[in-house]
Amino acid sequence: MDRSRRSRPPATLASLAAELGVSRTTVSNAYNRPDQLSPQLRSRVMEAARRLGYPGPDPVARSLRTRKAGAIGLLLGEHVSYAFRDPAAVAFLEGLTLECDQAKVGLLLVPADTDSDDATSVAAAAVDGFVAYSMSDDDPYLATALARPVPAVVCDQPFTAGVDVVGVDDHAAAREVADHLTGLSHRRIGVVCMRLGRDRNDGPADLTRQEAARHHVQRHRLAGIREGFVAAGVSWDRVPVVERFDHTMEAGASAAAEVLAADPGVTAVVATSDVLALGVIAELTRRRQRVPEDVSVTGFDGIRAAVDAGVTTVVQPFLDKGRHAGKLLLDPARRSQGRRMVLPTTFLPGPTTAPPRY
Amino acid sequence: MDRSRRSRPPATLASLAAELGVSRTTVSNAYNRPDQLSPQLRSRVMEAARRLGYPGPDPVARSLRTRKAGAIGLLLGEHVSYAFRDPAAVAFLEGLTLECDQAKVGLLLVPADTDSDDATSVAAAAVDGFVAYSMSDDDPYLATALARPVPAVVCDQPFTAGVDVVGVDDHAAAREVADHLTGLSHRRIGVVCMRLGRDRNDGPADLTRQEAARHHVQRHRLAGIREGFVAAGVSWDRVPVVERFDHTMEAGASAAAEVLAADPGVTAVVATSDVLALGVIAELTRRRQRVPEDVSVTGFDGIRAAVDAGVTTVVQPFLDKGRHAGKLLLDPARRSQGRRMVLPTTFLPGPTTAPPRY
DNA sequence: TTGTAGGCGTTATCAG
DNA sequence: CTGATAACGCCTACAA
Repeated sequence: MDRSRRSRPPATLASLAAELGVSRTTVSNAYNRPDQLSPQLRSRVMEAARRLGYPGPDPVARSLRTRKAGAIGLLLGEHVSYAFRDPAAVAFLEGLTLECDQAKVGLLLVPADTDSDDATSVAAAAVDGFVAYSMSDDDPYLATALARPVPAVVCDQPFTAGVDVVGVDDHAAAREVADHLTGLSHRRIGVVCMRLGRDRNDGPADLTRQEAARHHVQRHRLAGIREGFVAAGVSWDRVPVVERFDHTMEAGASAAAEVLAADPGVTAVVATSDVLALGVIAELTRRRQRVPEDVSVTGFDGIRAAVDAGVTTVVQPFLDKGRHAGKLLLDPARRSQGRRMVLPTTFLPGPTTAPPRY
Repeated sequence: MDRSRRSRPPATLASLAAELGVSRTTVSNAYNRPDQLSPQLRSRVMEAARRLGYPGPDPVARSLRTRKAGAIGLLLGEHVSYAFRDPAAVAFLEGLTLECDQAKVGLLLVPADTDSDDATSVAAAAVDGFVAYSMSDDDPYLATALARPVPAVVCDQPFTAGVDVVGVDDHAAAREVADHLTGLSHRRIGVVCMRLGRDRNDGPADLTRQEAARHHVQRHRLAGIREGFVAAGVSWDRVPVVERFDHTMEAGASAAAEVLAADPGVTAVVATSDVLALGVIAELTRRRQRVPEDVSVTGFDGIRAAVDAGVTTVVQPFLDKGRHAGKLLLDPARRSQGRRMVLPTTFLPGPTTAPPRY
């Protein structure tokens, strides 16, 4: 059985109809409305289809006609492959695909290029809607998606008119982390955070940059942390805040080194994600600094590896985020766009935090 | 900025052209071949587009015309969400998307339903090719995909004419595991395997079923294990082989219980996957049986959790599988279909295997 | 139960 | 540099 690479032009609905001496409607019905024609005629059609190697109605042409793609698109502020390296994204995807499966809708992972603003892949995506996951406010891919005449729901993003939003209260959750630390009497800390904008800035982030961060989530987490420490009398401009573009343990480790260089006397390092926190701990361990005896460390997200490692963190319901995003987008009664859904988080203290030594 | 929900029919290339008093070609060129028209005319077009809320060329219509979808489809023999629960699949996906990103091609996760043969979602997928990952030989989704006039590459699947294949030598690798165990003097064993067909059969799998397994990978692993033990003089029909439809640790645990019930004297349990092996170990531990002192356990795949737990296993290059699948499918010079690519595996002995006690 | 015919929105081709 | 024309393959009132 060779993949019917005949020289003859590929069969179409029309050619099949011609061959059989029936109308296109009949052939179309044979596929889409089997009950609209006699079983015998139908099987004659199907038989001829097999004989001519007609693979059934062209999905694209059908899509053009019906105005439905049968798929939704997912936008990540990153290369798609990154999503499979990040436990949080994987959990989100699981939740989202749970809904897609149920609705029998495909999920298109839209290719992206971190250092290009060419969003043609978004404009070219044949989808009935978009889910944007954790993107920068000013991401051109996001803008392109929102400009398309299809519904969208964004996660971990600020409110945008006419778009559904799902997220958590990052500010409040981060504040809890800060309060936990100040309650433990920490007053001299360092912060390690994820990228604050689309530009690569591996190094210190001053207050201006912190507040102008285009990454909604990071901005709020930083604000929550600051609020907590300032409330405890800490002067924020003496707190080293180190930013990393890549979200990896290695990045967390090198950022920790940078924090320590800026202030060797910190008693705690606050990381705005678990992955970074794990890197911080690795670096501390490498330097023979004990956690939490010498330095306390906190994370954020509640990914499996961090929880297993006992990191003090904030647990986020990633899977539910995905599910809700899917539900909102796939909801057949899609009126009332602009819905806002804030999911609960859980502060989870662990053995990586303790009172400072002195 | 409300999402331009004007009552007026949505703008199209044609309406825009009419509005401007130019031809459709010109508008089309403004988007696709900016160099083909004067900068001023182009900006006039773009300005009018913005004014009328024209979102740019419709991707579906463009696709119909150009005969390119800009995406490839991924078929899993499972609900899509399952892929995000299985570390092996996640790694495969990372590899595949690495290639997709590079080629700027989207990846469509085609929805599937384990207990329905309705493959319309495959027929309806607007893609330029398919990757089938670890499916049953007789999966209707696979058949439907292969019937479509687009290239395909299958992973962990037997040869099919005209289709590229990437996989590993499951038989040889499994034989290595068996030889390791027989070398340790194990002669009384039990086997826990994944689903052998699309029908749910949670229970013993006799030789007929083992050999008729429609899941290529499982069939070969079982054959390799059998070959090794038979070569050591073990009579295979006395070896309990327990099958599980779900691929979870819980399934592995319950299968272990079933193996133990069938033959309480086994000195080793061979699992055809790490996930199952981890479940086996959990069950053994629950029963206060020590691994490997009382019972040895082996897995297959080399997923992170198993390697960390010291499971004796076979490490497969999942990420590379994905990459190669992507490369083969996306290869611009797509001649010579029917390529076969066998990736290397590494046998990794760990502390879950030791000689039997007596 | 079957057929007719218009149009979905775009791009390739070729002429001016 | 711009425009007219002809598909691309299909769906779906509507008519018979």
